[in-house]
Amino acid sequence: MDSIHVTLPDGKVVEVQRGTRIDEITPAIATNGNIVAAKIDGRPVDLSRRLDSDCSLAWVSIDSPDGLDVLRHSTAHLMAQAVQSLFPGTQVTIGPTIEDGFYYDFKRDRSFTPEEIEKIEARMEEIAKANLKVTREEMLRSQAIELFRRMGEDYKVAIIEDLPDEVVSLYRQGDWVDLCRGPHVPSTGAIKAFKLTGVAGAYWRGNEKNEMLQRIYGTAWPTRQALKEHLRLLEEAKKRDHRKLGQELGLFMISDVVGPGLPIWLPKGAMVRSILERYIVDIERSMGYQHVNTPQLARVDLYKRSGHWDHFKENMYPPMEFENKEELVLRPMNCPHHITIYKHGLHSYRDLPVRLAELGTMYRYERSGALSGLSRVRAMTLNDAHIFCLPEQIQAETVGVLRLIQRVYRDFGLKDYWYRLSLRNPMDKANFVDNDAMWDGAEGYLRQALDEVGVSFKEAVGEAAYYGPKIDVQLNDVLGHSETLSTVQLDFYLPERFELEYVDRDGQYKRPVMIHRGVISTMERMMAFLIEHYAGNFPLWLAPVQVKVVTVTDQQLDYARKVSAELTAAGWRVELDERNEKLGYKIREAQLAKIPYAVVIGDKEVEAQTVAPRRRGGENVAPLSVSDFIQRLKFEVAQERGEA
RNA sequence: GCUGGCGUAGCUCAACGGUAGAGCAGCUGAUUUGUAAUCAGCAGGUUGUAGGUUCAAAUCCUAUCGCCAGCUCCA
Repeated sequence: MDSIHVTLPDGKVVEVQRGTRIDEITPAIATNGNIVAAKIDGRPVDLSRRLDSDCSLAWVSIDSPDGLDVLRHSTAHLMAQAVQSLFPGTQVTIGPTIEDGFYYDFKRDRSFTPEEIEKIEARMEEIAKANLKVTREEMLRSQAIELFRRMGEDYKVAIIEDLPDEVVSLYRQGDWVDLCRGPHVPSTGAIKAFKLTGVAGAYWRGNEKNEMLQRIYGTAWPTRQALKEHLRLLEEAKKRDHRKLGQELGLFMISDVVGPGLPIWLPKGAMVRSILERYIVDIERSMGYQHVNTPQLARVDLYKRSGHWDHFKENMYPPMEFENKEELVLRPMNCPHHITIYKHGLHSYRDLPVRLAELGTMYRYERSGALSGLSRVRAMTLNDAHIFCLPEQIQAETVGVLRLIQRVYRDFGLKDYWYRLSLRNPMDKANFVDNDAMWDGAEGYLRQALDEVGVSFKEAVGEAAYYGPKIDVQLNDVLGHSETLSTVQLDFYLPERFELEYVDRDGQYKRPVMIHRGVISTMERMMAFLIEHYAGNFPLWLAPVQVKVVTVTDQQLDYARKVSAELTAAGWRVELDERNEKLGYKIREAQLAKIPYAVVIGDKEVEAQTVAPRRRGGENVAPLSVSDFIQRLKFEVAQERGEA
């Protein structure tokens, strides 16, 4: 009589007694190592969960996203158990899963040494092998607090005290227990392939004012092969690291004599950069932007008026003071300068939109620990523009920017990106301008623009700039992490602060709206991204050296010089290898330098007045005349740029 | 900024208390070579910097600068 109906994953409905455990209904799955958890009406639970009402069940297999999450969470527990058994007195705090893995934060006086990490790994293997049952129990909040207090787990106590629930769940494996929502694998034996990947300090609750905890990162996979494959991918990604390739290919350097975070562009890197600059400036001009140039210093009052001094001061270099008390700062942003240009003259509504663009160099103070290669620097040149427009032009202008972004991404072959609509956090009045009507309106315009372009987007609360909402275009990097490349920000605030005006059709002075936008980010970050995106193999149109001319012996040097001069005169970036080395050696160097074409010249080519191109990678092209080769190069560039 | 790891020749690395070494790159010479490394010789260093311990320091200790992985922050 006290029975319930359970719909099984295969659609069958069974009638079982209330309180039956999931793994009792279909004993087969209990022994199937591939199933690590179940879902009751879509909610993940342990396989040992008792069913108390009609429901439908689904299995969570270890290689599904949910299953991996369970596995990694359980591995975090496994690690915490190992740590506490090896190092008594260490307190546990939190141990969530993250992309591809997990971490657990511990409170311990000293940090973990590499040797200790090895010991922890070994102990984890032992516990996994012992195949301890993982059991769940529920407990009143107050009891749990009492329990963890007795255990000396102050952080767990603090966590439970913040939980709203009256009943909390605990998980036990062997003599070890942790507060956790679950679900977990049925027993530690389900954990078969893991590796601890790093130690780091981390602040309790992510706040740098709190004490520092010791974090251990790890990764876990259903099989050893999957783990191996993951570690191999990490190695692959390392080879594409722009810092490594930048050094190998002679693109840029950072000198601790000049200063950290202040990149120095070497000739080859500067070549790529200037191609990028020319490319983006040309496109912007064709789309109605006017390029300007403004100085990198300004009176501090300019930034006081803009509000940056209040909101951005910790990222600004302190003012330089002179005898006459004039204070100058290195600019951290270009907008006030562009605003100044706008204010230089009267604007009719007929003039709008005014689109001012600049490759503006600016300086931001970054904490030393934040610096990283070209992607996080202290001096950077932004592909910046400010659109001053009528309120009714916002949507069209935003759409225009989005289309520009799409066009540029196509040219770089970027496909793996997504849009993020970054909104204010209405609760956070301190970090966002306090004007709900302004925000609501602005957020609406951006949504409409995204809809008009017809792209899907994710909303992110609290990610807006302090003066307005924005659309960020997020790219996935080599490791799958997303980073902002392009951004479109709506701003009603600076026009107000600077009392920007235009004369409307009715003769009244009115406020324009500002759109801040960046398409290819900063030259530094774009370069970092492209190096990794192409793994250093720049397409022909971007390659710092496009053609390397190599001869079989030095007998062909005269002709090779002529070929090289002809290509150079036609505008191609060419290097001639005049060294007395064997052909294979010179080919090898051209390949390692990732030059798109090596052009081979031997007696046959001199005789026939041709060149024998070899593409980067090894593909040989049948010998052809220099002018035919140039046609081929032109065609290839046109293809890359979507013009052929 | 914080936690941990690491700084040796231009590059990649060895030496881990007892006279700093290799490969590649560079230079010189020989070789005249057909699609990813021809051979030989030469040269190259106050071991990031500054102190300290020691008969003796690249090696141990302290400070400092920088790099790396995270935390925090972000274009």
